[in-house]
Amino acid sequence: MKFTVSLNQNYEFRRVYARGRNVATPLVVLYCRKNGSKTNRFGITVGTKVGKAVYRNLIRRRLREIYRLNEERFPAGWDIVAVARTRAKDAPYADLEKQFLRAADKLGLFARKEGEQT
RNA sequence: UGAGAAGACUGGGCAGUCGCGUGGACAUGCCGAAAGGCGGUUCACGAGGAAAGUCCGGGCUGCAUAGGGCAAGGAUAACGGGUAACGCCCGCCGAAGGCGACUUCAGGAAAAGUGCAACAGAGAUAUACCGCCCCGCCCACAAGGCGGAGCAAGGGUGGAAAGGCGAGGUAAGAGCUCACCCGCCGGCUGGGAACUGUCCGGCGCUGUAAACUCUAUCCGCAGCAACACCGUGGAGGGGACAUUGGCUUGCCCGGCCGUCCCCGGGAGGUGGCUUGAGCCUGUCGGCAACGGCAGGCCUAGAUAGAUGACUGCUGCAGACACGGAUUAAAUAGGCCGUUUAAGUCUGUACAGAACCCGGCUUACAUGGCUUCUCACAAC
Repeated sequence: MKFTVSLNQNYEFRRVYARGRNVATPLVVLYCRKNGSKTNRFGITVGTKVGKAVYRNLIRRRLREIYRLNEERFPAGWDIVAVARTRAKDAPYADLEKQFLRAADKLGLFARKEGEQT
């Protein structure tokens, strides 16, 4: 795999939240921002509000799996952060995958429209 | 067969495709001057009974070794044992509950002191409302009334009224005295002890300590974001002081430091990190908790945090449908079965290691097991 999980919550995550674009779906919110390098970096946030540790781990694994299986479709050079919302706890895998991909598409990540960014 | 009691377990399985963490082995690809970094193939291992709550007890680590006294604070509370230790466990005593198996326990002291005890009641460690009795006066005595002295038996109130009951005693009464009973304390007996009793002596005391308190025992503080090392950044500022100042929970003694305190800035990595009061088997001791001995085993170490996604078959439970046997019949109920004439649907919990152990508490679908009790039937 060609991505690196972001490490520093202070400046990496907050930079993506503050300066990146986002698209919200009922289950997941996606943030993205160009990072200037040749590799992608992917981060997942599941807050305590979503559920207990078992459910938070399950959502994190599913989101990582969704990204892994669709990695080929993403262009290189982006920081991407997925934030799970409360309703993701009871959602099946198929719904999570559908909404994740729709959000990524809305962000323009799949359509080769690399010209515009904030 | 029915209704229960206790204990110890289980915590779905198999296969395939893609994927993750740690360790070993094997090859060597890329980057780099080097140190080194990033990879490849393969094998092994990879969450729980509670990993949870973070409530107790420890190990470990640091705090300028935290020593003595006084005060304050916290915890525990019958007794004996187990343990590294405990507020845990086992045994046992007592009390309460249950026909019983058994369960529960906020089980030291109220005779050191203080406080509180609503309402009712005259009175709540202290009383006199009704009442009982005696004397004096009014009245011819009595009844009745007034005044004085004595009493606490009876009535009434209350959860509780100063042990209970009988006899003696007395003007009337009272443990005032005596017998029996009850309770408390001490001695003696039995027991390792709590405790016990056809024993002896003394006493008769309201309850509440989950009110303060007293007694006994224990407790220095903080926690792996501890702490050590290597790095990065860097910038320092303000305050207190040398007859002192600061630290050691408050005070005193004692001890320690030349600096101490506050604010601000900063990037992370490695170690700690898993061999431990460890697990399994056998045997011996013990009622048991547990301990001794012998043999075997190595069993997660992540750090935005490794177990996931999808598929097939299947186990278990329930519902529906169908078939079969039983029956005179069956539409009920129970029994057997459903890849062979065909199954369908639903459910499968609680919950994710984060330094490590011993406990406690709480959550939990399903499944069966062992021992025991009571009732009914049979013998």
